[in-house]
Order: sequence, then structure tokens, then C-alpha cells
Amino acid sequence: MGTVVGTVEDCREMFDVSAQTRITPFSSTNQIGNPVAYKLVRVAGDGRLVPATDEEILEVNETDMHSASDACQSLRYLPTEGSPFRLSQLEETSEVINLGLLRADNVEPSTDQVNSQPEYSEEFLQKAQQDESLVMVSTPPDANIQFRNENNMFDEDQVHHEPLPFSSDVQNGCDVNQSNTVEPSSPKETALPAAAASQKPDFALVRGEICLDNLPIKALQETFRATFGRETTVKDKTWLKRRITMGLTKSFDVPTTNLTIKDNKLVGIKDKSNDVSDDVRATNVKEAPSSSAYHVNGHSKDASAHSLGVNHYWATEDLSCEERAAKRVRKPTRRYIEELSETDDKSVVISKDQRLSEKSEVRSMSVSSGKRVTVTRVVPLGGSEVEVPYVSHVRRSRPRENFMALMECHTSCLEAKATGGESNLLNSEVVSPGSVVKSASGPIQKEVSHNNTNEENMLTEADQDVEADHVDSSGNSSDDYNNTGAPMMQGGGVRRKHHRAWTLSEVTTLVEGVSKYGAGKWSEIKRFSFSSYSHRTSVDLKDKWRNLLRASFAQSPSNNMGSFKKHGSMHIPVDILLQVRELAEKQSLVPPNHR
DNA sequence: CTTAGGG
DNA sequence: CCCTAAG
Repeated sequence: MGTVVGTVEDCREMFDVSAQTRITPFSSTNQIGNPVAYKLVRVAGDGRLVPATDEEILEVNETDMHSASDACQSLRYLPTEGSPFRLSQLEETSEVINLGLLRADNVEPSTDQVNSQPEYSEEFLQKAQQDESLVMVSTPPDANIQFRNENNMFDEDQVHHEPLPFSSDVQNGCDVNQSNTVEPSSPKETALPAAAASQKPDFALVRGEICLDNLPIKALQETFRATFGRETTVKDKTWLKRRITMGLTKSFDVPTTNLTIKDNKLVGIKDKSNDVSDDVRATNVKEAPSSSAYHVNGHSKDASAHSLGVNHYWATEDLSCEERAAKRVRKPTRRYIEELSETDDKSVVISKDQRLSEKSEVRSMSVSSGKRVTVTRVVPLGGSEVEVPYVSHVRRSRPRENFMALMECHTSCLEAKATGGESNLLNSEVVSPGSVVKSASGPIQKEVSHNNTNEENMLTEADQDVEADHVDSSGNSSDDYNNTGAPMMQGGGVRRKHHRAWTLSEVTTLVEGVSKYGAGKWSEIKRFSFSSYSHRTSVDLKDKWRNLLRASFAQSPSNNMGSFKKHGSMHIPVDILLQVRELAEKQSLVPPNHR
């Protein structure tokens, strides 16, 4: 297992103990089978590598899965002692697949991915060229736009940048790596300039020089915002510059301690993503140059350069540092983070192109030699896409909708017990019939819909219904639940696992319960009043009560029209609503006193 | 695990 | 309903 490569590190702030947890590529001999297998190791004080404990792994994954994946991704830039080539190839595989997916719409499946490259970005480049202020860009489509944005930004900030000619003579300066590394013979290399020379830049080109050094912090922050679409409060110039640089170059090999900006240029950083194909190919060769790059700009001041190398844990750093720099009021939830990155993405990506916005979707599935299917998704984090291996820790709770799509083959099995859907499918374990069945026995949803002119009639009907349900329980319900309970969205995902309309009896029971135990004592209400309804968790009760309150108050003013809302939902008898309101008022007023 | 709230 | 943050 072990090629030991320093990746996650320099997180002294984070793991300021003697040991740091880092991620290393899993490069055992038969690793081909699993492109996204990484191993966590801990670097002990003496530099030894110790297998990370589960907790540590968890910690890493939890505290920052993005960064973890980051680190993983950045691995490719490291001079791996193990089998760089293999690693690269693996990367290549997934990249290619990605590419295929990305451009699946306008390109016929071709075994020669390289050939298809040029057209890939053609449209973007064309578009880009029309943009006056566009400086040379050599990044994938999405990044292109970003850059454009960025450059405008720089314009405003009067950052010096000179537009580079689109023709081939632009090798100047920065992109040393590229010119060295790209194989001249590669189809792409030849095809691109030839086909596109007149109307689009060569991919090997480098964008204009950007001088972050001279920018005041404020400008840096602005730049940061422009780059990542969000504000930052960090005042650390160094951090900002580095962060921006990383965002701009979409590269991770920005040394922690040193700016990658040298002589007013981005130095030693190759756009990792100049066009995907390039990226792929360059991955192999990049090793050498990039390692040297480290030496070049890897050490100039400040002793934070570790013996172990450069920090690639920038995502974490991003979070942790930023956090540190500006106390965040509230800890962002995972979802928040996701959304943030999504918005980030959108705000940066100026317009259309669905593919861009779908970036965070599952993007590639690499089927490795074995039967193991690895799903990865790309997380647009801080302006950089990161491929995140779908490992079990990524999401510990119920999988998101689209996950269901992946499970499609099992859906039939699932449908059979749609009601039981609560079980956690995450770990690719097909739900075993046994594990789920239980709750299917609840009262079946009732079709109280029409004929409800008579409330009392309804009520009794409902009650009967409930009883009946209890009797015949699990058997017949499945059909209903499949339709109403787990509607399949177009994408194939499941919107909700089960939607069970509240029967009137349930509502009344709830109201009773509230009157008895008080609103908020959901667990008690559930325990006592709802013991017979296996479903309806305390949360459900709470939610329902909330809805009832809403309904009651919403409807009360014009009492007349209230009794039934025309929409399908249940028509809650007015008297119940009245009860609800009474209770609500009582409860909201009384608590201070006694009761 | 339970509540409270936002989505 | 679902998902989370806080207790």
C-alpha cells in the first residue's frame, strides 16, 4: 500500500498535534482496480507513516471531505515514488470518461478521445474571442468563463495584464511546463492549432500576467470574490493571493507558503485544466516539471515549508483559515457548503450551458478492471472542480435523490416496500427485504377525496379506514405507495419516499394529544396517542401540527370558505381547526403560568 | 434521541 | 416530508 506522498498537510492549524493525517494514493500492485482508492496515513512525529485509524479517517472525511478529495487530486502533481504513470493513467481514464459525458451531446462516441478534444472547447473559445477583454485563456469551458470574469475583474482593478495574441507565438513565459510536456506528436497538439489557429487560441497558451502582489488587500478580496463568487473576510494577503491563484489556475500545486506569483506573473503553475485532454495527457509528464516548480517557488521566505512538501490541503485551509480569519457566525451545514459552491459556480459561470451547471452531478463512472464501480462527482469548490469519490463517508444519511437512479436495478425490489424506504441505502447494500418491511403495515392512505360534503361522514369513514388498515396491514398497500408514496422524478430520482396523507382520525388524535400533553411534547404524544400508528414520527407530528396551526389561522378570518380548500389535500373539518386554534392560543399563553 | 425550524 | 442544528 504504500506510496507515501505528502498531500494533506501544512494544516498545522488543524492538526497541530505531532501527527498529521494525510492521504496517500493507494498504489499497491493491483491498484488498477480502484482508481479512487486512497489510503489515509498518519505521519508520526518522527516522520514514520502510520495507518490512520478509522476515527482519523472519519475525521478527515467529515471535517473536510472536499479537501480530502482535493488532496487526492493534487496527488497527481506530486512526484510519486510509486507508480506515477499508473496513477496518471488512472486519472486519465476518469478524465476521459468525464469528457465523454460532458460532451456527449454534440459528439458521436469516439474511441479516440484525443481527436475530439479540439471541438470540445471550440465553441467556448469562439465565444471567448468575442469578448474584448478576454485574455488568453487556456482552461476548460467553465473555467474559461471564470477567467473572463476574472479578467474583467482585473481590468477594474487595474491589474496589469496584457492580452496575448491568440496565435501560436504565445508560449511566452509562464507555461513552461506545458510546452515541455505536451507531446508534439499528440493528435491534439497538431489538430488544434491547425483547425483552430485562426479563430481560437492555442491551448498551450498562457493567460496574461496577473500581478497579485501589488494589490491591496481590499483588491485581493474583490478578486477573491470575483474568482469564487463569494465574499471573503480574510485579510491575510498571502492567503488571499494563494487562494486566488489556485482558483485561477485551477491548480492545487500552489505552495502554501509562497505565492505563486513571481515577477508579476503566475509562475510555475500550469493551468491544470487547459482543456481537458491536455490535462489528461499532461498529467503524465507534469510530474517532473512541477516538482521542479516546487523548488523554484516553493521556498523563499517563511519557514512554513515543510520537510514533507507543499500543502495541498487547500480546501481545508480555505475553510479553516477563513474561519479563523473571520469568525463565522454559524457553522455551515454540508448542504450549505454544497449550495454555496453551486451558487458560486453559477455566479461565476455567466450564462447558460447546462453542462456547466450540472457539474456537480454525478459526472463519471469509472468501471475498473474488477466489477467495482466507482462513482465520482465533481464538486465545484471555490471555483475549482474537484472530483470527489463517492465513498461511503461522503454522505452518511439517506442518499440523495439521484442516488436512487444508480440503484435503479434494485428499484423493483425497493418498490415492493416503498414504505420502508427509511433504511439507509448508502453503502450500496441492496435493501434486504427483511430490513424494510416492517413499517409497511401502517394504515393505508385513504381516498377520502370526493363525496366529502359531509364532514362527519368523512370522519367516520376515516376512522373505519384506519381500523381496517390496521387489520389488513402490510399486504395490499404497496401499490398505493408506489404511486403516491414514491413518485419518480424524471431523472429517475425519488422525490420523497413516502407521502402519506394524514387521515382525519390521525389529525383528531393529534389534536387530542396536543391538548393533553401540550404542543412540543411530540415524543410523548407519539408515545401515547400515536402508539397505534407505527409511522408518524414525533417529527411528523410536529410538522403536522405546524401545518394545522397554519391552516387554522389562515382560514379562520374568513371562516366561511375554509372548510375545504379546493385543492386535493385533506379538508380539515372546521371544528378541528377551531380546536387547533384554541389549543394554540391556550398553549402559547399558558406556559408562563403553570399547566 | 428530541425539538425546532428551514426547505 | 426531509434535513439539520442544537440541546
